[in-house]
Amino acid sequence: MVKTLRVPEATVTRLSIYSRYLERLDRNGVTSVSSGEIADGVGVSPAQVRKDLAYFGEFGTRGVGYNVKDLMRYTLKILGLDRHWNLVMVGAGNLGYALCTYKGFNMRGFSIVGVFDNDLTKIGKRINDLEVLPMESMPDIIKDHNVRIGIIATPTRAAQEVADYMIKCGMQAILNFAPLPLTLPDYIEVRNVDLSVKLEILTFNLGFKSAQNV
Amino acid sequence: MVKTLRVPEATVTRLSIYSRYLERLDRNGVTSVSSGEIADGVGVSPAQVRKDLAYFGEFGTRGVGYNVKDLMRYTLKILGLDRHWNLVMVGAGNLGYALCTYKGFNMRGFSIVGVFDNDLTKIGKRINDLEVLPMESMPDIIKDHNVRIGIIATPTRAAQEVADYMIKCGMQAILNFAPLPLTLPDYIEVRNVDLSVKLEILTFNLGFKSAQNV
DNA sequence: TAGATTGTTAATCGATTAACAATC
DNA sequence: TAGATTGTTAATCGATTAACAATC
Repeated sequence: MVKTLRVPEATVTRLSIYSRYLERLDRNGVTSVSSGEIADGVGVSPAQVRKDLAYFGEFGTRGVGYNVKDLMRYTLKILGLDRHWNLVMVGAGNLGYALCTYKGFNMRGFSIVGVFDNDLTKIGKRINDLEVLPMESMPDIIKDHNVRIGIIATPTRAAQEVADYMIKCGMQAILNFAPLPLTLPDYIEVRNVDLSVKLEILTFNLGFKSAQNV
Repeated sequence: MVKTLRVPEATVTRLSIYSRYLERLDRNGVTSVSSGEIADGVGVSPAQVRKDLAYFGEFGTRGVGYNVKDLMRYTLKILGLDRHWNLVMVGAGNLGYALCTYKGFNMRGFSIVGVFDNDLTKIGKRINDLEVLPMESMPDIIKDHNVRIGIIATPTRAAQEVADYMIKCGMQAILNFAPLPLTLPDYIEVRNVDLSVKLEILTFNLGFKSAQNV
């Protein structure tokens, strides 16, 4: 890296959204795009788009704009998506099943290569071409498939223990779907996907509008 | 409301997390808590906790801290969760199924009272005690159950059309699980839950660490 | 060339943190 | 009272926006 200015997480989040928008433009045969068009497409300001990109280099041509395919590839590369990522998941309930079959992951270069559960009624079941395995099988799968990221899709009460076990197995990053703040070492990357927080932002905002017939 | 200082969305997000943490403390029989303990529990600073609460009033006692049950109720009330919310959902695929059976929603006072799909192979199927209905049934269900919020769990290509239809049916807020920025009128509250953005933040961060054996 | 759009700097805005008086 | 912790103000930090020179 030439310049290592600290990149805001909000910028990385938007980059992910830009890159998906660029993929869509590319699929639709669009070859050139301006910061203003990207901004309109994803709902931010043109200055924001240019500022975000400026953290990583100069990708456009003044007076012209950006080449869609090039910028798409740059953004993917920045996000680390110019390669394939294997994942393991713990929790073979309905959410785990949905995540395993979620096309959005594959489209971005992610593959879930192992699903684990400690529930004997779930072990052995198949999800797509995967068999649900007991927790003890995790180390082997991780080694075989060079996995660095784990997904937690268990009930809340199991999440912390599962996270600890994942780290013991060598995971470097965790995506947690359980609505519980995990306590983990600093060197582990963790992000939470909370399914109901956004819903509560909606109810908060609706609360200030006419309550209709409550 | 006495004072109407604009509340940052980050504050509302944390409030949702505090309130769940307080519910947990309450279940565990804890009756009193300080801003520092809440901060430790959810991973923010004590000043942050106090500042967030200060937008809405004075809930603690100097020198003592907060009463868990009281603060829990206050936070729930602020979020609009002192009442029950009925929801409708479009999309009866794996994700829709997982969301319908997700306990986390019920625990916060949400009920999905209608699931819709335009896929004839899905219509008529049962999810818990709900039957998947054709889109045309949405207006009636919404009227019968006083629904104001809709969830989109469809494939990406259908999301915009579904959102437009929901608004036509009178929805005031939308929780969108499709990875696509929706274009909607300003008076509609929309929030996106993007299942892979957080994953890409992880790969971005891992990209700066030793790439191991790529 | 004239018009358009980038890359970047400076200005603004907003959120977080630190500090401390108030007070239990 | 002494110790603890809130509520709140001021200071700091960081992110967004505006503006414009560079340049295609």
